[in-house]
Amino acid sequence: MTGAKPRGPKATRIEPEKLLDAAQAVFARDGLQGASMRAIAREAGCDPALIYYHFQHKEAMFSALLDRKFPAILQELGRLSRANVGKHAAERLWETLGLVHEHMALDPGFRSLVRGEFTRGAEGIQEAIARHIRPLFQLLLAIFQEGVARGEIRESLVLQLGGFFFLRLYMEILDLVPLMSVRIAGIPSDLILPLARLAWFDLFWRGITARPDEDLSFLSQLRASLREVQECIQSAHGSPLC
Amino acid sequence: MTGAKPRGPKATRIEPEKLLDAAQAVFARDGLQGASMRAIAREAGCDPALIYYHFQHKEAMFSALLDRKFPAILQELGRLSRANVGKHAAERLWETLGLVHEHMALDPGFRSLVRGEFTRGAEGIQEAIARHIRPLFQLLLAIFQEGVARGEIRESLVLQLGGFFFLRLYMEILDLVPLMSVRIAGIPSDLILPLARLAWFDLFWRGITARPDEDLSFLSQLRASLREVQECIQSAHGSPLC
DNA sequence: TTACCTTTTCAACAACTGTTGAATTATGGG
DNA sequence: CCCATAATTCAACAGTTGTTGAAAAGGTAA
Repeated sequence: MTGAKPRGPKATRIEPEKLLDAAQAVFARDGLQGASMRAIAREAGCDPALIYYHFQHKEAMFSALLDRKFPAILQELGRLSRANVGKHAAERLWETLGLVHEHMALDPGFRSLVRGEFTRGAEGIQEAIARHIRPLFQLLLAIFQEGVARGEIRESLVLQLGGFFFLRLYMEILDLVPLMSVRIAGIPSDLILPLARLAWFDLFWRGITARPDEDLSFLSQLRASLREVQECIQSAHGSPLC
Repeated sequence: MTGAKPRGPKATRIEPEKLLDAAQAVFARDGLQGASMRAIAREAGCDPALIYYHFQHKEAMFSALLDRKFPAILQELGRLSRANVGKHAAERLWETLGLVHEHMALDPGFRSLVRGEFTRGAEGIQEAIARHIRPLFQLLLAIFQEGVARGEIRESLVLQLGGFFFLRLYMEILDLVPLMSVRIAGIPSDLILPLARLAWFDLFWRGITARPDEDLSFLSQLRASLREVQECIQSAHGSPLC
């Protein structure tokens, strides 16, 4: 018996940004395929037709989401990269990881969305994603190259793969470690994630360094603070996380 | 004008296995969500209703797919693991990677299906997947533990994460490296995959070994055969793969 | 033949999908 | 006050979805 809503402008206008927020939330839950315009509209508190007033179609919303997120990351990454020229490659990589972590860690929906559409999506969408990622990896390549030139990174590393191994595989860790932690090992996920991050960096850096015995002093404090977490997990649960 | 097909049993019965093949093919293309029962039926050459004669619903088909694939992998992995007790951990891991590669490399649909449902799927489905994966990682854990005991693997490795880092991240490489190779670097994907496999193992092993300077002679032949591929790629394309 | 069991298809259900054209209201400018 | 424009909703289109109950055809046994 609620009757029809009044048409025309609302008291507070529904900004396109708000529609994007809603879209991201729903995409996150259901994927680009599974998300329905009606669900997005419900999330945003408006009629589905309003979405078409601001966006051409569903795919256009997805593109808009990319355009909103990537430039910010890229800009900060570029600034960081320029500021750190000359520093030890390990430290540059660690800081890069931290920055990407900040942008992506709390955004599982965005991560799974991008990954899903890159692997399964239509030609045009894959290309759109690639366009956004490319400059990001170019920055990483520069770090690797400088590291090799300074003798900090082993020459036999396949440089074309380094960036992918480092960042995309870290995204995979963010996506799956918490899930696996709960489902497979029964460990609460918030304990494991900081540990996983350090473990990943350790593994990766040991994997690419030219001087395996050199220890990274800038990590020693973090390492100490995580040691007891690690022992706690190791002692309390026998089963492998995955 | 073809008219209705005759009802009743066909000349050659449609086995449930054939329905599963069809389901896997369609799931691979469209995901569990996107795949329609009608599409699966079309692929199998029968009516959608026939599927419901053999399976309860769509999810049941998915479960049946898991039950068909995982036990085979696990069995071979167990045999391999028992046969190799006492060998160097690096060699054991390399062979494990090879075995999993054999089962999974040519099955992108299955990989993406399992990963997708594990991250996005319903509670029950996640649990079903976890049940299949758990023993697999238990085998890996044993290898790591033996490696640590023999002083081949560094003690500071977080054992709970080792198996996940090793295998799941390799799956991620199988999924994304070919795509990235084409889309981002413009390199033909069939060149890059064997190289990526060796590079990943190199990185991982260097990341976990306790003796970084020890070189792995069992890989030297493969390494030599890939060197020229690598140089070809490195010289022809400046851009990072990703 | 008759009866039964197994396999297969048909036809329909209700729900949901992306999208659009028209209708409606509020706001601000002249 | 009138009018144009911006913002919002309604109602519908044509299509697809997972699923089901009933009907039909073949084989087999009595």
